[in-house]
Amino acid sequence: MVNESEFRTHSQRYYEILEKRKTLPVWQQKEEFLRVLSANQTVILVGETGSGKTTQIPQFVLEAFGDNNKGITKKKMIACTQPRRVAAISVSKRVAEEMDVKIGEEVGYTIRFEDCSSSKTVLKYLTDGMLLREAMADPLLERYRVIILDEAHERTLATDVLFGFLKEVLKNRADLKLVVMSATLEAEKFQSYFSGSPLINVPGRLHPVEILYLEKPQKDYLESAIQTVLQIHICEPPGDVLVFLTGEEEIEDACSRIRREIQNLGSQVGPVNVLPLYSTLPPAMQQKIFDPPDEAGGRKIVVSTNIAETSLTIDGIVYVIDPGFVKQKVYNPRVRLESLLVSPISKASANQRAGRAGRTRPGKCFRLYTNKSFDELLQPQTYPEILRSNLSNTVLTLKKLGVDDLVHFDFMDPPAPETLMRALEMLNYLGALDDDGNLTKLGEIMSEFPLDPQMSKMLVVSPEFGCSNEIVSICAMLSVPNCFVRPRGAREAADEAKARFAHIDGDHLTLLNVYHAYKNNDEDSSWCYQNFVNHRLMKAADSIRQQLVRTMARVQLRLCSNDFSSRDYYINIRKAMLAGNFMQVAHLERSGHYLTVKDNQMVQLHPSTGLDHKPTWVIYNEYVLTTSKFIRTITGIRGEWLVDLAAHYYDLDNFPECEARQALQKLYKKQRQ
DNA sequence: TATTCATAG
Repeated sequence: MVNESEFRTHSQRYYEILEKRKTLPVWQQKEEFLRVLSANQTVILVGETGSGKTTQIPQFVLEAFGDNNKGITKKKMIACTQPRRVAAISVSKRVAEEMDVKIGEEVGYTIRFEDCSSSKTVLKYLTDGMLLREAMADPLLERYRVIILDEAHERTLATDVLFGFLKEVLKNRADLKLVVMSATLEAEKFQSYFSGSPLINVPGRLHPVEILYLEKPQKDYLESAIQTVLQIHICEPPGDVLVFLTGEEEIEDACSRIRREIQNLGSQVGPVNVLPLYSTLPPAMQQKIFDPPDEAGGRKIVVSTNIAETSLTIDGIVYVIDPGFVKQKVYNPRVRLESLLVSPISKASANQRAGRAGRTRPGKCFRLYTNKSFDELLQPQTYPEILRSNLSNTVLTLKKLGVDDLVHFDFMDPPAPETLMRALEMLNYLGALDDDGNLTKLGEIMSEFPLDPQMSKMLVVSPEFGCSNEIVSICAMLSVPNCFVRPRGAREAADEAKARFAHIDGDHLTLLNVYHAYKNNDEDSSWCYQNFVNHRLMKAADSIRQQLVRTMARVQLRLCSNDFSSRDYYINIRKAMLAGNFMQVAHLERSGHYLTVKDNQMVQLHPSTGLDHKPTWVIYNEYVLTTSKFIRTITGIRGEWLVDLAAHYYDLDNFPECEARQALQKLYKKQRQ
């Protein structure tokens, strides 16, 4: 048979790139890899940074296992997952260039909001979350011939679910192959999980990084980090510096202190360019880390969160300062509390950070802890996300994927039983699962939405309250980070601007006001700027809203609004929200504190709330621990609605003794009259 | 009475 591609003339550039590709370490193992993959259903490939695995392996797979049929049946594709959208896009573009094809044709990508693939596509990069979505509609993933899970060591929630799910699919599809690719990983753990699948090691290509430890433990990592920056700037040869800190405020503080201290040193030292880096920083500011050195030729000092550990790679970094801490999410299923805790990093994370110093030439990593603490105190790997999260949405996804027995589902790291129980309990109360734990019709519809179950529930019931237009806007606004900007130096003005949007009954309605105002002002970016509203996030909320509206049409949910001048306009919106959030209610005690219902946690209204009074009953979107236990994004509701709309949850036979219970008793009595 | 690590759908 004639291979069509042999008759195509490639551009000169194609051959130039090909020669470069052949020098990548992973090419040394091309034959071995393909031989092993032919003989096995699953292969594990460990490749360090710089091995070329993300761009080359999918092309090798395509060459050997690509579908050459002439279109009688639809071609089966090769999929390669990435934890992040930007990576899926940039890698697929690179590969399209290497293959001399137009992006979206033979090589494409699919992420939320953007499907850049076509009937011609044979190699597709997509986010791990997107593959999971596809699986919900195509449970055997029949459109794929080979699935490559890349960056598996990151252990994202979606990748972990795909592990267990794909193991099942492989049993039912002898023709499907799986390649698991990872950087440093617990090779044995992966191998034993995938029942002894063969493992191939690919060397990376990094410059050596000298690791320096402290002699004695330091007391104040921030102080120590700043001093180390100054030392490097004074004593070390040119080369940019990357400092890992834990959060926005800490980073901004550190940046001003570093600038000040270096200014104090005067002309005895060279100029510096100190740059903060964190996810909520506007993209234009983030881009500055990639700017070439300015005319003064100052040393670049980037002070970053963990975003620079995996998501953003800055070339030219020669010195890394690693204080050894990270801010991480932790979930306590007992009281359903999410918190952000500053905790020690893992050894894997420390090594990843160090590697950031050796991308362009040999570098140095200053670890602000002792060699002994590294050896003895740091755990080998970061706790996977699945062990640190509320799993109600994940459980709904698994049920939709057809996993009936969650307790025996083959998780690589099984979550705490209580976390699963909490998730099942919530889904049962929401009506997404019946008492036997089976997906209901309602649950089926809820699972179609890219939202947490409480939100999909309120969206699904909203037409019954005549306000689905408003609820879908609120869901969209809740799906993006806080849209209110509060710049240093203009805090009062920002707070005043925000107060103008405030709705007396609560923050959800304030978000609705902002959304409406944004639309009424033609989505204008200067309007946003003047009103201290983040335009980028408003655009994001708007595209999420469009996506939700498309899904609503698909599952035949009506879009409707009540008469705005009606007294009940906001009441119906609040009731619809309660129908999804009746498990997130707090009651104002006589002491003046709020207590969460059933869990009896004493909480404060988050300072960001626009409420100027304390309603007796409130629903909240999140319960978080930062400097104190807070409930965030709060709207007042009426107690009567609890007994009317959520009697199955507010069942007094099953309710701890407390002030809320007494209040509910009165409400039930009144209801019967 | 005092405020958000990262990421995905």
